[in-house]
Amino acid sequence: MSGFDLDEFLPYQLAVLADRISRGFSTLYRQQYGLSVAEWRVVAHLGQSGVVSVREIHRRAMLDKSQVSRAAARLESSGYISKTANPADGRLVSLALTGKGRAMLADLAPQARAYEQSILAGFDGATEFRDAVRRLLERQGASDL
Amino acid sequence: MSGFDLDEFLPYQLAVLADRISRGFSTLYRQQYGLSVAEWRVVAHLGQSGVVSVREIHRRAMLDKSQVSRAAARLESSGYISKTANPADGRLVSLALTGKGRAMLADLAPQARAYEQSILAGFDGATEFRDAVRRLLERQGASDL
DNA sequence: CCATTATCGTTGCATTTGCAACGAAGTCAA
DNA sequence: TTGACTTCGTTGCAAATGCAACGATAATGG
Repeated sequence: MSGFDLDEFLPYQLAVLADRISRGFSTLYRQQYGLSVAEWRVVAHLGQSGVVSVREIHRRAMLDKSQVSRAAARLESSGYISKTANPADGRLVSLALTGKGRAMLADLAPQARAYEQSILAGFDGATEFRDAVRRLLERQGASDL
Repeated sequence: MSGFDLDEFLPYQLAVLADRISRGFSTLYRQQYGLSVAEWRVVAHLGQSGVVSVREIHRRAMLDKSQVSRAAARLESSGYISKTANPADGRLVSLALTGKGRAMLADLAPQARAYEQSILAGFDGATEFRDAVRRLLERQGASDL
C-alpha cells in the first residue's frame, strides 16, 4: 500500500522475537517461584557476580534503579536475597543470594539452559546467530555487557 | 560464581538488544509526532494493509486488543486515522489512515529505513542475521507474521 | 575545615500494561 | 424464531513501568 513494510522492519522484528522468546521462559519461573522478570534478572545476576550493589545491577541488567530496588525488596521479604549496608560506602546496599536463593537458582539454571537449547535446537546457523547477537550488543554501546 | 551466566543467556540478550534498538527509533517518532510504540505500529500497519479491523492489528502487530483500541482512539482524536463501523459486520471497526496520517507515515518511513540501515551498516553478516531473525520468527509460531 | 557537587537507593506519581469482564453483534442449530 | 454460543471492541482495574525528586552519604576543591 505505502512504501513501508513493518513486518520487514528490524526493530519491530526483534521486539516481537524477544517478546515471544522471553515470555516463554518467564512463564516457567513465574509459575514455579512467582518471580517477575526483574526479580529473575536480579537473582541471575547475583548468581553470576556474587555480592553487588543495586547500581551495579541497574547498569548491567538493563533495569531501572527503581525496578532493582523494588525487586530486591520483594526478594528479601521472600527470603531469596539479603540486603546489607556496605561498610565501606554507606550509600551502597550489598545484595547477595541466601541459601534459599541459591537453591532456587540451582533449580532454574538448568531449565534456562534447556529452554535456550530448545529455541535453537536444529536451527541452521545457530552459532553464527548467537555470535551476531553478541556483536550487535557490543555495537549498541553495550560496553558493560 | 554459580553455573549460570545471564549475559550469555539468549532470551536476556535478545530482550536487551531489542529494547536498545527499538528505543532508538521510538525516540524519533515520539519527538516528532508524539506517537507511542503502539500508535506507531498501528500506523505502520495501516500503511501496509490499507483498511483493517482492530482485531487484525491485534493479531499481526503483537499488541493487546486494549492497546490497539486505545492507540486507535488517540490516533483518531489526533486526526491520523479514521474509525468507521464495518457495514458488513457491525462488530468490526474499520481503521484507515487519513491524509494527515499518510503524510506522517511518508515522513517517518524513510527515517525508519535510514535508522535500520544505521543499525546494520558495516555489520559483518548482516544479511545472514536478518535471515536468521526471519526464520526464528517463523519457528516461534509467527504464523501470521 | 567547610561548602559545593555528585552519587546511591528509595519513594511518589502519572502513565502504561496485561488481563478479565462486559455489552453489542453475529453465528449456528434445533 | 429462539436460545445458546462465539467474536469484536471497549472499559475497569490492579500491577508494572519510567521518570523525577528526595534524604543520606561521599567526594571534591578552595
